[in-house]
Amino acid sequence: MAKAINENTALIEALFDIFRNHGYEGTTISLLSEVTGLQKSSLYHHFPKGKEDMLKAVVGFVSEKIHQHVITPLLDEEVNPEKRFSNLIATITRFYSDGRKNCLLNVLNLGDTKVEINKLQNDDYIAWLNALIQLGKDAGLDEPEAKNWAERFLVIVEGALVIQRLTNDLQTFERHMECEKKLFSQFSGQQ
Amino acid sequence: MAKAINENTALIEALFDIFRNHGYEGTTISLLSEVTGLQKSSLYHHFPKGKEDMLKAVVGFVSEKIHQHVITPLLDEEVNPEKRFSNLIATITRFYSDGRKNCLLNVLNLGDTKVEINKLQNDDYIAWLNALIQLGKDAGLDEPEAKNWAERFLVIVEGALVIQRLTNDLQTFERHMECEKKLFSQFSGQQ
DNA sequence: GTCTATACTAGGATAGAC
DNA sequence: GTCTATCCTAGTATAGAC
Repeated sequence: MAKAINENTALIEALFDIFRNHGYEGTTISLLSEVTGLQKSSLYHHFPKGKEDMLKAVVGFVSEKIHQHVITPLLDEEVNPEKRFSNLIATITRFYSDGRKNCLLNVLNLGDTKVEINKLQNDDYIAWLNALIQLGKDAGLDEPEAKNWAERFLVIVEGALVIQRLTNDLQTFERHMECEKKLFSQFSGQQ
Repeated sequence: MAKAINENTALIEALFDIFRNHGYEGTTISLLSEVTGLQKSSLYHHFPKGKEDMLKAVVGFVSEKIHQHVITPLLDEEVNPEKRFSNLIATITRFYSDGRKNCLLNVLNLGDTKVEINKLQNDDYIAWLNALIQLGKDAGLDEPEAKNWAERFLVIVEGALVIQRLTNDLQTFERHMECEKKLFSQFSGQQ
């Protein structure tokens, strides 16, 4: 089972890369075929419902990644809060290639269609948000402060990616992450 | 000349609404035809190069709006900084329909194509950023502080729109704008 | 499980009447 | 300046051989 997943990892990663670059509507089967090296019909063999199935697989793949590399480490009480937070920033900086790669969340504009996928993404967002809230509390914030801070952090992550894409200033993302790190040390220091 | 613009305003606004809801690739001529009530060929009469021309017109239209309703008021020294900032927030809250409508910036994923449009958008962003920097300085910030604050504000606007779209929590945008207002009063108060 | 070949549909675009 | 009609291409999807 885990083996089956691994065998397809490279395929899913290729699909992921296209979707995050082109969005859902901008991604075509031909393009996916090109980049995976598989003929269209082979892709349909793996994903009978076509693009939608592929996106679902990608979103599931990303979800696993988030739980494994983001949420679990955020909740690891063995590590002190400040270290957990700087680890988080290192992880997402890698994940977004220093802000050069989009977040699926902001590139997918699915509206009312694809409700299922929306739900998956929202669940992951909530899980991430809750883990951050816990971290905030571990660092000495009270509940409402932690909630504000956590949401604001994710807002800044998404916003910085949008602005960096717009301006092509490759330091934008990093700059805002550094700023968040400083802010975090401030309130975790005065605990 | 100004009259010609006015005559087409309703048309452009309809196009704008579709593009910000569906993105560039997700927008089809048929859809634009439906929503404007014009046949496809009539749209081509107004915009010979099709979708790209339409988007260009929309971006130009938005650009005018930004200069008129955002940038000019931001630089109006007759009004005190705090009032200018709360006016700005009122304006963009209306413009984004309390966060229910997207920003073209974050929904347009044009990559390396449509360089011209990218440039237009980037120019508007820079103009807006500079006006905010000026406001920050008028409120007592020094140059680097004002730069950080201005960029961060725009990051939060874009990020809050992304997160609100994701979660469907209609208060997200408003919450973050309120938070920014408080922050602004803090540093403009201690001037 | 991958391929070639093919069918179908929707989206983009134009001609020409009124 | 808007319409009907039509065309072409690109995108989606399937059949069936290997």
